[in-house]
Amino acid sequence: MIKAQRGTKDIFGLEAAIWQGIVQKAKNVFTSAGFEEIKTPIFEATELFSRGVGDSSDIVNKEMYTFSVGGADKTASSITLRPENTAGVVRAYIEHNLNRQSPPQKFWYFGPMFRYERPQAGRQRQFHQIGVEMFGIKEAAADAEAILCAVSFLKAIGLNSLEVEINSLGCKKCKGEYRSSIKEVLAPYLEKLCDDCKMRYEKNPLRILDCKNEECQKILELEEVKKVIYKDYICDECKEHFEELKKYLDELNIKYSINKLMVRGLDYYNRTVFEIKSSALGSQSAVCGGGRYDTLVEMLGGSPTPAVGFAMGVERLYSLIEKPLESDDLKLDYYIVSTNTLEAMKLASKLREKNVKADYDMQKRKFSKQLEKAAKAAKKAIILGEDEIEKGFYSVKDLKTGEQRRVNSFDELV
RNA sequence: GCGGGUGUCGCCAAGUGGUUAAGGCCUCGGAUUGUGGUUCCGAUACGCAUGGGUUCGACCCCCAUCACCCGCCCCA
Repeated sequence: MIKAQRGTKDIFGLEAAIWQGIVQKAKNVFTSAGFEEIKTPIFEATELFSRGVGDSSDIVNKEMYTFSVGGADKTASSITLRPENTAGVVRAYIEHNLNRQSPPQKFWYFGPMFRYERPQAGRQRQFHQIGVEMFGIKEAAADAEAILCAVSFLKAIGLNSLEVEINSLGCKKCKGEYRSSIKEVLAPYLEKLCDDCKMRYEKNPLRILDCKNEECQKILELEEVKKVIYKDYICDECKEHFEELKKYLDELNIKYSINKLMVRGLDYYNRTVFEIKSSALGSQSAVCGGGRYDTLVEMLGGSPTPAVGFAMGVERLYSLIEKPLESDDLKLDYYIVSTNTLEAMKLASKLREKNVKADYDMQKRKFSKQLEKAAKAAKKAIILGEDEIEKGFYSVKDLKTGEQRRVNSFDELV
């Protein structure tokens, strides 16, 4: 038997209906906040991610689905299934000169992402994200707006007790200075660091700070090292930006905590980063992660444009929300019980044109079997027997109450 | 990529070296050729994740593989 690939999942039935509800809510919440939907391709040039997400990130280093396409000829090029969607949206933003609309330019998206990781609870190789990206606003209001929208959406799907964590990474300038002072103090211990950290040392030394390796931890505990790590490195402008964000959140009554160790593994973030977590999720506790990325647009060839965004994992949202045992969405409005397949088919078609959910029996099954099926699949049954067809009326039976009444015109059905 | 656990029908499961692998739900058929959801009767694993091995004999023991779950790492 051919089975679904590791880390992928079929979604159907009630689960699909609940998913639909989540995405619908996202659409409502984000469009009413002025976000436009954007659908970008599922695969992009590999270079977009290595440059955009950053080649020191785990995502780019070991988790990408990368293919060489174009066959044996010299035009072969490398493409990658998107591991996240910010880079793709930024690419589209630049490619279509979306900066010519007046700022902010606000987009939301929903779709599958792909990362070659070991699957476990809350993590799959193909998973889905709902996210937003907002361009053109450097003020802290945009950071607050992003968090506000995320929280509003989570509230809309019934999740109101999640923990918001924020941090500031500083800007290019202060982050750069911090980086060099960390490299300087760690230089004598370089040989003792784990292999990952040796690589991080060159490419993104900040990530050494949250390495869980014992040897690395020991080095980070050294007095001289601690002194450098824990100094408040961000510059005055960044500090002010962060303070402003906190003030907005306070005024908006959004509860949050500050997590100085939250560094996040995507290279493009600067200044604000945030996560929204739930302790109910186990070790993959973040349902939402995001932050500011003021240099990404320029890095990918656009003009300098401040931006902020976030993404949420739909599978994780799904596992957190309260699920109904059954959904009326799955039920038909009418099941047509008839031994005359053609008449049933015609009636069903007329009802469907009016957006009434209707179905009928195609196997000429016995009357009682058809009614049994109706009771399972529909709210009401339309009985269309010889009598009804001949005299031109419908017998409509409410399958919950058992009441049956005579309906004389089609219009009364819809 | 590394540790630990699990794997019996569509779902939930009992079984544990020895004749035909319990049971429940769902599904299908019948009792009931125009009135269902209750009830009664019947059917459905040539098979116990997959592939090897040990044994007179294996769902049960051993090995490998795969998948899922729990951690690590990382992320949503």
